Amino acid sequence: MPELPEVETVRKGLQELIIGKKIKSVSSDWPKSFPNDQSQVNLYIINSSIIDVRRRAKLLIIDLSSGYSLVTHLKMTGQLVFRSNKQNFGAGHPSNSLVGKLPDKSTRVIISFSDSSKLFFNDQRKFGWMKLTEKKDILKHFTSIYGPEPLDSSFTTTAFKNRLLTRPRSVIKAVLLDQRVIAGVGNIYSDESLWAARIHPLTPTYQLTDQKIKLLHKSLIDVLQLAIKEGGSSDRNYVNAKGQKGSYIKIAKVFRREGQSCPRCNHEIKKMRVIGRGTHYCPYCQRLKIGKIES
DNA sequence: CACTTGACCTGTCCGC
DNA sequence: TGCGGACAGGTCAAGT
Repeated sequence: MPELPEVETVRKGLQELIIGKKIKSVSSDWPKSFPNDQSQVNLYIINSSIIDVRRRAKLLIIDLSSGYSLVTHLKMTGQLVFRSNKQNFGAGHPSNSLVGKLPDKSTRVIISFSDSSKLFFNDQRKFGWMKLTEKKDILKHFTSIYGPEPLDSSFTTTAFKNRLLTRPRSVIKAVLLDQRVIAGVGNIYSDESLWAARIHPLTPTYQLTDQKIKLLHKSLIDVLQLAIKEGGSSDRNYVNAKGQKGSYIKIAKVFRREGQSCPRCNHEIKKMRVIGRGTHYCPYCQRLKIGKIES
C-alpha cells in the first residue's frame, strides 16, 4: 500500500512522537512480521532509546541507541500507529481515524515504551515486516538495490533520464514502478504523474523525447510533493502515525477514477492492466503513438 | 531481457 | 443470504 508520500508522512509523525522514548518490551505473535528472536530483542532493543526515524524508498528505519535499527516495510496494508498511555480507551479518536482501540485483530507487533505509550505495527495482509538490523548493515541488506530518491536535490532531469535509460525497451509504467530505477514510486503516483505529463503508460522508454522526460520529471516531483502535503492517499488501510487518513485520493486526477471524466479534456478515464497492475489513464490526452516519437 | 504468473495473506466487493 | 471469483496501493522467485 504505502508509497513514498505515505511512508514519509508516517516518518514525520513518528519523528514527532517517539524520538527519545525508551523501549521497555516488544511482542509479536506472527514471526514473519517480526522474525527476530527474543535474545536479540533483549540485547539490542530492550532499554535502548529511539534516536532517529528515517526513510529510504518505502522503508521506514527507526534507529536505536544500541547501534541497531528497526527496519520496516509496510507493503500493502501495514500501519505504524502510536498511542499514548491514555489514548487507547473509550471514544475520542479523530473523525478521520481508520483505527479504533488497539491492539486489534491486525496487530502484529507491539512496542511498549517506558512511559507506557505504545507503537503498534498493524498489517491486515501480513506482507509487511519489521526486522532488527545492525545499523551498519542496512545498506548491504536492504537499501543498496534502490535507485535515487526522487525528492533529493541531486535528482535532476539528467539523472532521471540516465535512470530511465537503464530500461530503454520497457514500458514507462513498469520503469517508474521499478525500485532499482527510482526509489519510492508505486501504483498511485506512477499513474498520476504519467497523466500529468500526458504520457501513455505503455510508451516504451526509448520513445520519450527529452522534452517529455523533462515534463515527467517535473510531474513526478510535483505529484509526490503534493501527496506529502495531503498526508498521502488512504484508499483503504493507510493511516499515519496518529491513525489519521491521508487526503490525496480526493484530489487524484485518474487513480481509481475509471468511468469519470478526465479533468483536463473531459474524455472518459479508462482502466487497464499493465505488468499486472491496475492502471488508470485518459486515452485521449495520454495517447500512445505506435511507431512514432512522442512529442 | 522483459514480461507473466504465482506466492505471500486477509478482506471486500460483485455477480449469480 | 450464501458462495465463488476477482481484486487490492508491494515485492519476490521462478517460468516463458
